[in-house]
Amino acid sequence: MDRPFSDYVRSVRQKRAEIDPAFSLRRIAGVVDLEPSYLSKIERGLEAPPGEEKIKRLAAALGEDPDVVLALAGKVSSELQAIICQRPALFAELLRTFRNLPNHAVARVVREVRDGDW
Amino acid sequence: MDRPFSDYVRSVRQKRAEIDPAFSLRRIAGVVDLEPSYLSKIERGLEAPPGEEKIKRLAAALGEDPDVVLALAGKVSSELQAIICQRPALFAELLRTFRNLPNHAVARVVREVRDGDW
DNA sequence: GTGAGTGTGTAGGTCTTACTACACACTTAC
DNA sequence: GTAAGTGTGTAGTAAGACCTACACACTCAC
Repeated sequence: MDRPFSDYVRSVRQKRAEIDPAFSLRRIAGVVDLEPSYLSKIERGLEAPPGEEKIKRLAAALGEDPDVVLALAGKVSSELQAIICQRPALFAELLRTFRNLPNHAVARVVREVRDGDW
Repeated sequence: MDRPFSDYVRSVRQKRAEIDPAFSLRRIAGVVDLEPSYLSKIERGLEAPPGEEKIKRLAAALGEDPDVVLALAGKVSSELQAIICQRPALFAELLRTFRNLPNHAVARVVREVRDGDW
């Protein structure tokens, strides 16, 4: 089995902790507002990842991208889900069309749309 | 309060039922594989929408787009979520960039990407 | 008037999600 | 040697998601 979320969180936090004691498990748990023992189990893959809100706060506390950390937990933020739900057919097609495009092509489209006169 | 899912399902099914008796609540419940009384409550907004699998089967039974019906239930299919989770930063940016674009502009990009040499 | 079909009411149920509370053992600083 | 901080083990739980089982009342065909 795969534990991408737990491994990632643990390794990022421990790396930060080597330099800054504010990144101890207990202190981070305090900032994120969950029980240290719970975070401990999460980091070791003994518990499933927490809810969306806690993951976002955890990502913020660790200085990581919340969308990425959520993805490691197999989740998509409710904000992005809401975007899709407003125009489901359109965005479903968009996502399926872009699924197999290489990163640079997707990034290029994003850039062009943002810069251009659409 | 808003009951877009229940209203939608009920009205679509009843419209079909006027012509084809195979669209009675009981028969559809049978095809979708859930209890008639449960579907009844769902259609009247007394119960929350069912799980993703049941919604997909319901959409299929009614001849509707599963992504649209899921969206009415406030959900995004796990398939689309998986696409996002594979490249979260990229697709998050994509969705946020396209959020405010008019339908025709989004459709045009999809078309160009599909047809063009990306 | 009975059998087949319609929708609905009541009353549960299980499983998962998402956690908390508290005690323990160990290290380190002073 | 004790106070403060570290991570972890055990135990539990409250609420929601997602359903089932069964009985009831009604209509309509024949």
